[in-house]
Amino acid sequence: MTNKAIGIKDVAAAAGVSVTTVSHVLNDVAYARVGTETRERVQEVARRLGYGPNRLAQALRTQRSGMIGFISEEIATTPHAGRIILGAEETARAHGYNIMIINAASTGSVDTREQDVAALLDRQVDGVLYATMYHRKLSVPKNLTGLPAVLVDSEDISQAVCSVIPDEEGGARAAVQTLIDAGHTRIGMINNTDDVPATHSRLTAFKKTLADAGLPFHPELVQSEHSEVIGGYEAAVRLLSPGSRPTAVFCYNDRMAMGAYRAAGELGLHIPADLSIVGFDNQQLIAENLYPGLTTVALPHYEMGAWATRNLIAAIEGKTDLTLFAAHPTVLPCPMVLRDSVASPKPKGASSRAAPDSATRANA
Amino acid sequence: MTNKAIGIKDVAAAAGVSVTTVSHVLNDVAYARVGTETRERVQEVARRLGYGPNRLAQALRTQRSGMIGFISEEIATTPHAGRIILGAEETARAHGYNIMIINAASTGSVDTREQDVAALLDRQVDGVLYATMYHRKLSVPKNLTGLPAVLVDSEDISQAVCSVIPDEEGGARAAVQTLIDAGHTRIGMINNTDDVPATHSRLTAFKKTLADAGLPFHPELVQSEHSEVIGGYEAAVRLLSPGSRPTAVFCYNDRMAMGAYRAAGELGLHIPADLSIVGFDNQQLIAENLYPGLTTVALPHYEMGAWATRNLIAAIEGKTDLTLFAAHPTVLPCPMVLRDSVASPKPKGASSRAAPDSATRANA
DNA sequence: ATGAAAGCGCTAACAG
DNA sequence: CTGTTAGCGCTTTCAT
Repeated sequence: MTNKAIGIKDVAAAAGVSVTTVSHVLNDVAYARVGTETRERVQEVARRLGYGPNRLAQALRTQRSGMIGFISEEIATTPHAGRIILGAEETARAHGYNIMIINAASTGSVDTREQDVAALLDRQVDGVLYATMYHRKLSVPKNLTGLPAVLVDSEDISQAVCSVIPDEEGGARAAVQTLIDAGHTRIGMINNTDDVPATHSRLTAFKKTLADAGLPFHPELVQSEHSEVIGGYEAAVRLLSPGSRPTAVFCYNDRMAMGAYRAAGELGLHIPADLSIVGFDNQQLIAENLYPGLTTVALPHYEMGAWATRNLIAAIEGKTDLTLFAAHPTVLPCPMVLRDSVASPKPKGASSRAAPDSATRANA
Repeated sequence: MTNKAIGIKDVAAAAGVSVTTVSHVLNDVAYARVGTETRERVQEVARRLGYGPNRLAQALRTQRSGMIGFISEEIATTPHAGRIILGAEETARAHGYNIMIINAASTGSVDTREQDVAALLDRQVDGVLYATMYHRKLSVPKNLTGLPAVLVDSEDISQAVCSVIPDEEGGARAAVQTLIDAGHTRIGMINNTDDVPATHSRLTAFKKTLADAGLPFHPELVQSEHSEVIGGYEAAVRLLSPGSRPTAVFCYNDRMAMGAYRAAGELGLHIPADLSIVGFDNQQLIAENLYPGLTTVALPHYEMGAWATRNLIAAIEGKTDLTLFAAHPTVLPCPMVLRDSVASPKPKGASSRAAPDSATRANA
């Protein structure tokens, strides 16, 4: 391919032994025994010549490529995808595997997705990772079943393939509990309108956590909108309009929280003094840079990528049977990331007015 | 590897011909001539059996793997990296190649980076793409030279390897020109403090554009800080403190612009009425979601990934000599992305005061 | 117009 | 303890 022309036989020749011996010492095979002196000589020669095995030839011979196919929907759309890839790549490499990446347009048809898998199969990948850009249920291409595969951040509708997803509900409960622990009793929620698992589980968790704390659930305190900044802004405007506004709000995601920050700012509400906010996703760019820093729930992207890869490899190597996991997705925890957007509510009756605060803050 | 056990010889047997014939028709080789009827039969059988070539075997035989190694520093850190990968992947696939990805810790030593390249070489990649997470100069691992390779978003110090980078200066000039065209004459700049190419070229462009427009350069109107939101905030506070503040500011990047937005808000300055802002990078999450939307300059990540891949493949296939490009990096344009943060300056003397504005905005 | 056979670089029986 | 040899699935001369 390049200057890298030295193969096993060059090493053999230079060391004055057969290729078998070279192969044996380089892979230090258990059975075949080689003299210590020969072994060292071979190793030394291999190093000196800069020998590197041709993984293609190895793969062809051993029927194992050491390659893992990674299909990702819209690689670029979200920084989250990068974390999954990173988790997968690092784990793979630690086990001597490499990642072959394929982008699947999220708009692609079933046929297209089957072709994506087929392309990977032609490459003789040992297994495939299929990642979606947000948690949802999908029907996997049928050529995916029957080979080692794991879904990352999504579930197989037919429950035939193993998958790993975030613990939406646990994360949401922790988020709401954080607010309750700070002393809030009148808590609002800004939710998404899309029919995805997260929308439902986060709302469920919200209600449950309130109930467990003996707090009443007020339907008018949950406002739903499109899950973007603008939607968060609009929902927040409704939620925070004068009247009996909540003292804290749990947002569907960090983007919506960003919208809530703006609404709060326009209403002259200080965060966290007048209003506590918690988000979801821990999108660095937003959560870290909002002022004050946003307390939120992290999605375990890296961990999902790592878990998926670890188990995929175990399956490839026959140490695990993935079908055992297929019936129920593995759920990974979503840790809280505490920053500065949560505080105790102000003493009753001391509600704040708009304009003066903005001016005050400006002097900061 | 899987159920995909059908190979060329199965097709041959089923079609009643030799493997040679099958190979010939499936690759429709120019020289060898095959009967039309035979040809069709072979194709039909191959399709029916669901034959797919074993790319590993092909690669071993032809000494061409059809794989491109992609080394990326900190894949996950920035959404930008995703765009480069996407550009590379789509281009590669369109040409029948696939991408094998490797993550290089940006903290890695030279040795480590050489090992990354070596890992790819063991896999017999036909060429390698080396991407950094921001534009800079670097010394490439020495086993990278001598094989088809292109640097994405960085330059080789020794000018031995081909590279593609963004047109920092052109982008910055367009940004400043946008401000000038809107009628601004007193323009500030919030710059980065890191010693990277962008810091210098954006400042240079700033000065030049001012000069070309016959506008004076006021050193006190450029404030530098760490290139994050907080740095942008601090620089903006200095720049906008009462006195002869600028009516517009050009920010090193969108994150710093985000900080400037906050500073402006605290000072009761409306964007764009009281202050126009333009950023750089077009980080969707920020630029699109700030209020008002940030006018900024887009970095051509996708395009760089695509260009690099296109040329790498041309080189692999002997259609181009990359060394011809090595001496000077190829520069791709950075298009302006117009949103709502730029307007004409207010008529002279009508400078605004702090507090009242905040209250006003709250009623919006 | 089609087929036999060699061989890409490597591993793993099987012999010595 | 070490070497011979037969493939892995495919392409490609070279024969026919």
